[in-house]
Amino acid sequence: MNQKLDARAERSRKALLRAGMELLNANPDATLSDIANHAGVGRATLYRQYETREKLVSEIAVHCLEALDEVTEPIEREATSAIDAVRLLFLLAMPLTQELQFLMNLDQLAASDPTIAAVGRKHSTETRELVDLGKQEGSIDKSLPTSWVAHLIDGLFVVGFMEQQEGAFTAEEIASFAFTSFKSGVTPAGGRS
Amino acid sequence: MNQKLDARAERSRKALLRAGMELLNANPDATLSDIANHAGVGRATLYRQYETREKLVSEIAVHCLEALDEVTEPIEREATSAIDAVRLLFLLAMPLTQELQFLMNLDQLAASDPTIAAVGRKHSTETRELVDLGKQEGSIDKSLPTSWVAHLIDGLFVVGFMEQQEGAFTAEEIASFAFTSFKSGVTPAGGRS
DNA sequence: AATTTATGAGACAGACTTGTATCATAACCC
DNA sequence: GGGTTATGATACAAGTCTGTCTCATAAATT
Repeated sequence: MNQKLDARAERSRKALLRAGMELLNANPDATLSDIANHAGVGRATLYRQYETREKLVSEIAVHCLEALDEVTEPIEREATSAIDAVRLLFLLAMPLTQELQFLMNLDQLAASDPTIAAVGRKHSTETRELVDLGKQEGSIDKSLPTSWVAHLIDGLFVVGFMEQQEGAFTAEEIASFAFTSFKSGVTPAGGRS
Repeated sequence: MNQKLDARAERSRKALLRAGMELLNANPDATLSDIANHAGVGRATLYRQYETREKLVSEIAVHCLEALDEVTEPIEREATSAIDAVRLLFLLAMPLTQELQFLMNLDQLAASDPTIAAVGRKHSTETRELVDLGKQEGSIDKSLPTSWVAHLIDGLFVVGFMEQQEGAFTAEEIASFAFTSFKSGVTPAGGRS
């Protein structure tokens, strides 16, 4: 899409993007020196590829959004219902730990950026529409506010991050836990209260 | 507990604690000047009451833990079962939004502090014991890993924070949503899949 | 009311971070 | 292989934050 880049420049950009995502997730105060080091390039190169700190953060965000869109693209086609769409969402997006975590912390990193706020609102709207659809289908309890259920979906990704950090389960397994918890909570299957 | 403090000093300390908690929650990069301003005291006073930035963060953390312990103290006495303890936990602790949020972000603010890591492990252990008890009682699905359910409890507080920020519901209502989601997920009561 | 004590305002040094610029070197493109 | 282009290292200016110190003032203690 961009005019053919020098192979070195391309490598640098990718390494910086990854390093930035990882380091800023672990520590939002990470220095540009830290990021350059972690990416294995000089600090000057970082500035050549990304004019300012804000630009870097912004381009990382774009990369995360693209990765997320790409991975969730099949949902619309394949989901058989709203609740099935949620299942697929967990299954397909849970592996993108770093990307999702970055997007969720974006407001802390770039509180003032209007573009980022807009993206957040769009995501929020889409999720709420999905939840409302689930309510119409009868698969989601109408006595739970739509905003709560939407936040619950986001929150289950956060729970997924926490669980993945312990490393005992694959992303796929964790997606399954998330969907089970979403749909039926922690009550044993077929159980009464 | 501390030797009788001058009334002004007491006021300053309390104001700084609140301001620090609120500002650092909203923006972990908040400056000590910001905090002093928000507390309505001079920056020099902040340094007189809390020797360094780390000390301030650490004392805020202690305050948050004390507040949490105080509020959850009745649970042991009043809970009729493990799952009921979870219900009470949501009900009693959900109002402490600021305090809980601060404790959850502590690792980002003080990644290196060993005391804080120890507190985190203790909390983690206690929660897991509660979950295991719930499994024995039959109220928690044994096919869900204990670590997942423990993280789910923490995560539901995060969902609670998100929901409280929209301001449409009281902490009590949100605690009820959290418990419903925890126990039964989003499936309508009495519903089949 | 007199004395003790905390405060606010301000100046100050040191450390760190961001962003810019330069230059010799090494990697890439053709 | 030869010319082009990105790179690493380094130095630099400007800005910010932390932490210390001083002094006149206001508030609390007795």
